Amino acid sequence: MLNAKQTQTAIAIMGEIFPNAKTSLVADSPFHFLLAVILSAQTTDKAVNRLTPALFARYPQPIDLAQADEAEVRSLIKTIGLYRNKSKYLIACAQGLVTKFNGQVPQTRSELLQLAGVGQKTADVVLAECFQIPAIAVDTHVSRVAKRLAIVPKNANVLQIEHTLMKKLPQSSWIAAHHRMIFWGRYQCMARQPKCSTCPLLEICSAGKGLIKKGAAK
DNA sequence: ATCCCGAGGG
DNA sequence: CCCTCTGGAT
Repeated sequence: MLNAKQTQTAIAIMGEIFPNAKTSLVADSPFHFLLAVILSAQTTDKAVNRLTPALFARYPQPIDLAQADEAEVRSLIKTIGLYRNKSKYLIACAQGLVTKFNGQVPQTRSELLQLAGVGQKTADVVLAECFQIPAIAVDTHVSRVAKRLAIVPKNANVLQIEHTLMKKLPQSSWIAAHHRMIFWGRYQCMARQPKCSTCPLLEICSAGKGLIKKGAAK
């Protein structure tokens, strides 16, 4: 496993390659950003950004979405995966905002987790992006990158990954590290055919050489 | 552990 | 064709 210092070095190198890593989801308010993050589950941010302008215009505030017709919401998000579940989550989430939080997006993890469709990853992303509260959201990219680099064991679950990263990285770097690992996973260390042969982390990576040998990497 | 699920890339 | 995408609920 990489120790804390090695982990910080790896994150720093990611930052050299992707100095402008940040969220790609587009939203004009915490409420709308929360909706975008819920929609982004198992879906590319590009696909989410394509439909959110119409969705946000139709439902400007939580109260509007809380009273929405589910079929109409579904038709607005039908171009992304899991749209039936997500349309229910969006409405129930907005209802939760209205009834529990006076229509405001809460700023603590425990409160965010009370909302429909909001799990640990979504809560962490909202805390970090909307309120600058240090968090490390663990998604498919963070999970894959952390495992390949052996920052965490291969069998680690999401909670273990988050805690290990928080332990190995200074709190002041959590939010940036999250974005760097996302970009790393998206553009360098992709799930399929990662760019191992030209990767600046190849020497310290547990997975890279094996992936090249198997022909699974470029 | 299983289900949900369209669109884009290889 | 197959795999993957900033997961969450049951």
